[in-house]
Amino acid sequence: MAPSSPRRARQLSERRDRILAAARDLAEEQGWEAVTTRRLADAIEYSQPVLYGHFPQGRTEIVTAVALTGFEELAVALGSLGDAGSDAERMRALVRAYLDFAGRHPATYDAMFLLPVLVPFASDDTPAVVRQGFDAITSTLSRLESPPDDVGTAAEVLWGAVHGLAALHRAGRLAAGNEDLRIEALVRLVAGGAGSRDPGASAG
Amino acid sequence: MAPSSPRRARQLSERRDRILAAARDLAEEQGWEAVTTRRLADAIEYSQPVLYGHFPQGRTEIVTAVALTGFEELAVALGSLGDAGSDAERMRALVRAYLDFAGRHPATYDAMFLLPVLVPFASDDTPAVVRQGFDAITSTLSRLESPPDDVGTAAEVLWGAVHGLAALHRAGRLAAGNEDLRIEALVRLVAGGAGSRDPGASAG
DNA sequence: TCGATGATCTAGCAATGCTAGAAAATCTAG
DNA sequence: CTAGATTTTCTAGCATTGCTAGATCATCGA
Repeated sequence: MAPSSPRRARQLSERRDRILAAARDLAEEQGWEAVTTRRLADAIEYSQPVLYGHFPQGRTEIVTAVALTGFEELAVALGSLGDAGSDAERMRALVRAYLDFAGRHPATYDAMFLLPVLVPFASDDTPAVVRQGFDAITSTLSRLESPPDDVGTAAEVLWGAVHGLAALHRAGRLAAGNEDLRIEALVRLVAGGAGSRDPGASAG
Repeated sequence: MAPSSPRRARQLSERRDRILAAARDLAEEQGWEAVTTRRLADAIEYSQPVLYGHFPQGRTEIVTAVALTGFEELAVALGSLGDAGSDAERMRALVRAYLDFAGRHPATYDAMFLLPVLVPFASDDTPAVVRQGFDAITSTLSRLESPPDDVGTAAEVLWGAVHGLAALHRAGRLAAGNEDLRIEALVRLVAGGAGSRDPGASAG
C-alpha cells in the first residue's frame, strides 16, 4: 500500500488544512454561498470526492471545521487579555476583543454563530475550545469589584449583548460610526460607571 | 383584457397573500431550506413563474416580504405594552414581549435578522414598520426614572442584548431552562436593581 | 512482472432558482 | 357569435448545487 506511515499521514493532514484554508478564504472574500464543493476541489487541485474523504458529512462538516478554528482563535484572543486595569478597562478590553474578532473575520464568525453546524452546544460534549471563549467572559465578570450574584447567568447575558451587537452590526442594522459609543454604553452598564477614567474613545 | 379592474386586483392581492402565508408556514414548520419555489407553487396551485409575477426578485423577495410582516407584528407587540408599572416592570414586559415573539415565530425571526433580505436598514429608506420596533425600545428607555444620556445608543445596545439572547437561544447555545434568570439579569442591568418588587420569576 | 490494495477521477443523479417560448384563457371589435 | 389581439399561465429547459457509484489509475508486496 501507499506509505501508510507518517509521511502519508502528514500529506493527508496538510491537504485537510488546505481545504479548510480554501474554504475560509473563499468565505471571507466572497461569502459562504460561494464556497461550493466544486470550487473547493479546484482550489486544492483535486476532485470533489477527495473532500468527502476528509469530511464525510460533506460541506456542513467543512463549515463546522472552520467554525472550530474560529472558536480557537476567539478563545486565544479573549484569554490573553491580562487582568491589569480597572473593572471598566478589563471589561472594555474584553468587549473590544470580541467585536474586533467578529469584525475582522465576519464569515468565520458567521460559521460560528449563524450557519448550521455539527457541534453539540450547551451540552457535555461541547468542545473545549468553544467553552473557553465563554469562560473568558465568566472570568472577567467574576473579577469585577462587585461581581454579579449569578456569574453564569450574567455571562450568558453579556455574551448575548456582545453577540447581538456583532450580529446587528454585521447585518448592517446599526448606525455606522457609533461603534465606540455602543461599547462604552455596554461597558458602563456591566462594569458600573465608576472605577476608570474615561477612555476618550475617539478611534474610528 | 382580463378584468383589469378591482376584481382582478383583489384576486392578485389574495394570491400574493397566499404565497406569503405558504412561505411562512413552510418555513416555521420545516425551516427556510424547505421553502423552494416548486413547493410554493404547489401550495398555491400555480406554476413557478406565477411567483415571479408577484415577486420579480424571486425567492429573496419572498423572504423579504415575510420579514416585513414579522417586523409589523413585532412593532405591534412592542407598541401595545402600556406605560404602567415600575421601571423594571416595563422593561421586563418589553424584553419578554421581544423574546416571546422570537420564540414563537423562529423562522420569521430568522427572516428578519438572519437571512439576506432586500430591505435598506439604518438608512433613510428603512421601512416605517422596521423603525417602529426600535422606537418602542427607545421609548421604554426614555421613560426610565433616570434615562441614559444617549437614549439612541442605549437603545441600540439594549436591542443588541435582546437580539443576542434570542439568537443564541435559537441556535441552542444557551443553557435550557435559565431563560427567566437571564431576563431578570438583563432587566436589573438596564432598569437598575431598585424600583420594583421581585417578580418571583418561576414560570417555565 | 503480476495481482492486490488503495487513491483518485469521471460521470451522473436529484434538487435548486430562475426563465424563454409555447399554450391557453379572456377580452374587444365587428 | 366569431376573429383577432392581449393577457395569463404553463411546459420545458438551463445552469448550478451537494453528493456518490463505479471506473480508472497508481503504488505496493511477492
